[in-house]
Amino acid sequence: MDPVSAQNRRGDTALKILAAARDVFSERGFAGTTVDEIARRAGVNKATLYYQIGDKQTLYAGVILDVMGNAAEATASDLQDAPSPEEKLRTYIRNVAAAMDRNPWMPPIMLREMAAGGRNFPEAVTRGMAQIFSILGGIIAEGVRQDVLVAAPPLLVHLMIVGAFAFFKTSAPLRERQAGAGGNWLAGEDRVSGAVATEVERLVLRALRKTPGEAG
Amino acid sequence: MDPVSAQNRRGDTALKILAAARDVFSERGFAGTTVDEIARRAGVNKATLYYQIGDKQTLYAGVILDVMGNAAEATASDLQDAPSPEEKLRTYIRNVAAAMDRNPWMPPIMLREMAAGGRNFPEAVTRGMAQIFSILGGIIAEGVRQDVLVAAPPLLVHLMIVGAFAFFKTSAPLRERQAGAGGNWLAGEDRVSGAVATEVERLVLRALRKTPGEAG
DNA sequence: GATATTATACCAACCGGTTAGTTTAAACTT
DNA sequence: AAGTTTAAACTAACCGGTTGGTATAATATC
Repeated sequence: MDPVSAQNRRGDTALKILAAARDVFSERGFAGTTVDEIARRAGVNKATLYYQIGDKQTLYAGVILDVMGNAAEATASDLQDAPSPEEKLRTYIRNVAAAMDRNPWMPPIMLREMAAGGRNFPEAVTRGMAQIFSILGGIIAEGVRQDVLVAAPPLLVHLMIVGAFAFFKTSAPLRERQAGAGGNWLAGEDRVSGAVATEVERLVLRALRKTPGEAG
Repeated sequence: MDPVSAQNRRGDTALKILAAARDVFSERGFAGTTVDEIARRAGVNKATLYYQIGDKQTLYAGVILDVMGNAAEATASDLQDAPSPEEKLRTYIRNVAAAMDRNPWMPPIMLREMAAGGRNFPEAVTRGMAQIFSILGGIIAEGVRQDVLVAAPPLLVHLMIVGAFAFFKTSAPLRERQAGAGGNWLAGEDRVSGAVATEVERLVLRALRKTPGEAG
């Protein structure tokens, strides 16, 4: 085989392992995952896994960074294209939704890591979170200056948005199970970009938009 | 010892075990928890644990039911005392917040179970959830009829509320860690009843309240 | 150009420690 | 006497990590 293909094949193995690890960790969490299962799904011997990447902890750290590391950039993208604070807020929400649809491993991993107090988040991830709040805070502040939004703590606004999306995504099996038993469980919906994001947009904008005649 | 005390002490052992299990499971999740650790924390021999309750799975089911089983009643309490749909909504939100403060095991266990797709929830728990949405749906519908609220899917509204509270509670260590690095992380806050609930109330009511002159 | 050497990638089998769960015999309680 | 608890040992299975070794191809040596 020529050098280029050889090069490709080398990288492929590590990527296959990381992809399998991402799958299994997001399904079962760190403690519930066995290294053997990851190796099995990657179609690779366990020793190869250790040769290519390292121990379980290292593998997990790689997955966390891969899954949670781009949150800030994803959330901030297209933001400056939006003309008004309202439009920026809409874009922000749509970006969060799109990130979760594009990256379905994020919600379960995020939920489990939050359950653990976020103690396993590498510094790059927490820095990204801080950036996100800072961006949202900027949007709200700009809206307040322009007299179109009311003040609100960005942390809570963000938690409401992310909480709704993350819970919605992970509740898909639950909603499916309950679909027959009455109530509008929005069964069959697994994406949040679309109807769900539109509704969250509407609610958040109603919450933050300054109504005409409202005191400054 | 008299019969009553005897009765008490017998029940006490099982309760001690369940309390320890609740602690450990909520800290480490199902897979991350060892039965020996539960027995150790309960101050009880492992054989006693198996004698009193049963295997790890049974123990976990008991904890889930204990921690998540009263959500519906807790959320619905005091609701009929509220005069208006707006007040009912406020009570609803305050009750969710109070339930999480009173029951600090709920957020981590809920997050982890949602991460697992809610597949371990006993039927009583999912029934309770359905009841909650039905209650919230009733409040909103009443508000719409009285022309004071706008329509919104109760599922999403609930997920926003619960998501914000649950994330806020579990993020306490993270917020503590980030407190020095700038940004308003609301560090030092571990309760959601109070300032956090008040803010969420405000946001949700802004989102759902029909503004004067708004089309029906 | 044939032969050794090295580097890289991979694997089957194994090892040591952990964990869920059981058993037994004795003690304590009512 | 019946029910409850304990200490301690034990097992079978599991799991993270390692070892010893193979295959391949590129590089160096003669």
